[in-house]
Amino acid sequence: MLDLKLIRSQPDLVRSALRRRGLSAEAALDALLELDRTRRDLIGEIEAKRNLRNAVSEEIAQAKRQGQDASAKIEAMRVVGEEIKSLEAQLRQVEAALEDKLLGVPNLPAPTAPEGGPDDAVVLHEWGTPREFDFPPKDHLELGLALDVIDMERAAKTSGSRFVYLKGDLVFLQFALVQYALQKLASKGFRPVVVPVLVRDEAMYGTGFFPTDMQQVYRVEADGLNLVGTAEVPLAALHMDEILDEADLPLRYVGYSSCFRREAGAAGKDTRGMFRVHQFDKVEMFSFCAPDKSAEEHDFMRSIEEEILQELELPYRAVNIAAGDLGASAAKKYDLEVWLPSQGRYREVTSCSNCTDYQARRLKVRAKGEKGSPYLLHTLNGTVVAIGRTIIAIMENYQTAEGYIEVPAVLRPFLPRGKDLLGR
RNA sequence: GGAGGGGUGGCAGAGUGGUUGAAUGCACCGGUCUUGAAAACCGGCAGGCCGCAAGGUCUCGCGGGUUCGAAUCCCGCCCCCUCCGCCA
Repeated sequence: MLDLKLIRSQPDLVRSALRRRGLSAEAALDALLELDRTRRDLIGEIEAKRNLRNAVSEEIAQAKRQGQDASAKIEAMRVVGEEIKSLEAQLRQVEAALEDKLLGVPNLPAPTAPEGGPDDAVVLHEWGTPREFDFPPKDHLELGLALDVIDMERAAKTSGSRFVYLKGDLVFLQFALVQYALQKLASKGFRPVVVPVLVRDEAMYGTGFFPTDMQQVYRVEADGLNLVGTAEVPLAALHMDEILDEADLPLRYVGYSSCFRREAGAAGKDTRGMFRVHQFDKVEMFSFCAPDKSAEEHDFMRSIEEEILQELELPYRAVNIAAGDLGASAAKKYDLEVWLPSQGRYREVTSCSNCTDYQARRLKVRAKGEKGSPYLLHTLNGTVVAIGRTIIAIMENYQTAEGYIEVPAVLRPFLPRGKDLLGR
């Protein structure tokens, strides 16, 4: 959520920033400003009347204590009370409308987010060299089927398309990745958390997934809960409505969870294999930090993501996502894209966003120092390991001529002893 | 799921219709005293909104309602606790 005061005081700045997202927000902003004006007028009127009522009520109390008659004042205040009630009803309507509009406005892109849309991400750098194969490389599905470690046909029977059974050695690989990632992040000061994956609407609105991305979310209607698409949601909501101690910043967490996405609108996209599925597991990092430190924190998080891909020895490139391709909450986003031999191109494996104060304002996450008043924090989230996609990358990049999968050296300590070749 | 109890400031805990945004204690911050510390004493100590400001206004889980006036009464929701049931 944007700061209403900013919209009020610098509407043109907001307008042009939103235009960088490819939104013509003219109408919405005009409506917003109009509602804001009405709201403040109403508040002025209401408070004046409440002030009168409070003062006269005090006089009534005095009079009653002294056994005097106060019926004229009571009658007058009955009328004032009704006026207040009617104005309050108007105010509620105006505020609901304002809230509704405001919730739909995305964050302002950072000046350092490139111009353009989905195709305009700027490549920051590449790392590693795609492997030269002396045999025709297979894709992860072909490898997985042959080894009977990926089973999507039976998953379709059980759950429908875009679900997967991981079996055998891939399960060991999954938990090796998780364990490796958690230990690395813990050593960098991120506190491990296993999060709830069903959350209330508040958490979805608070993180900015509602209302914009509602169609992406599985909803459990009977209980009014939502399955999260990322641990970012419960991690961000962890300190909802809290005022944190400035001395504890930055507050860093690493969460592990299953993630659920409906992938509505992705029909026909990435249909082969488990690149895009409805359910996957992910290790996610999250940071609450001081507003003046978030750019630095963002780069720090990206450096962790890069360190992991480098240790896994997976060729990748880092991109800076263009303003028009940012999620609603993000002001700036870096993606790391890993090389997939079967596709001959780089594909997204991690994503790291600086949401500035957009989520914090909705969730009311603030901090306070020894002196001064509370202020909104900045929130950042980043993928540590998207298990499914990382498994794909390992399978394809580490495949042998016989169709087995070599285990990246850094993961070996986390797999059963001696298991250096998966599938055999 | 059933029955009962409860949600007040960082914590504990008063308060059942009229200066109670809230006693008291603890914690915390500043000061006096002290060689230093402790103790004692004095002072401070939750936020939101409107406003240039002065100030006003709102908030005692959340949202409605009754009333001239609600932390206190009524309704709905959320959460916590105890017992029973169920259960990985």
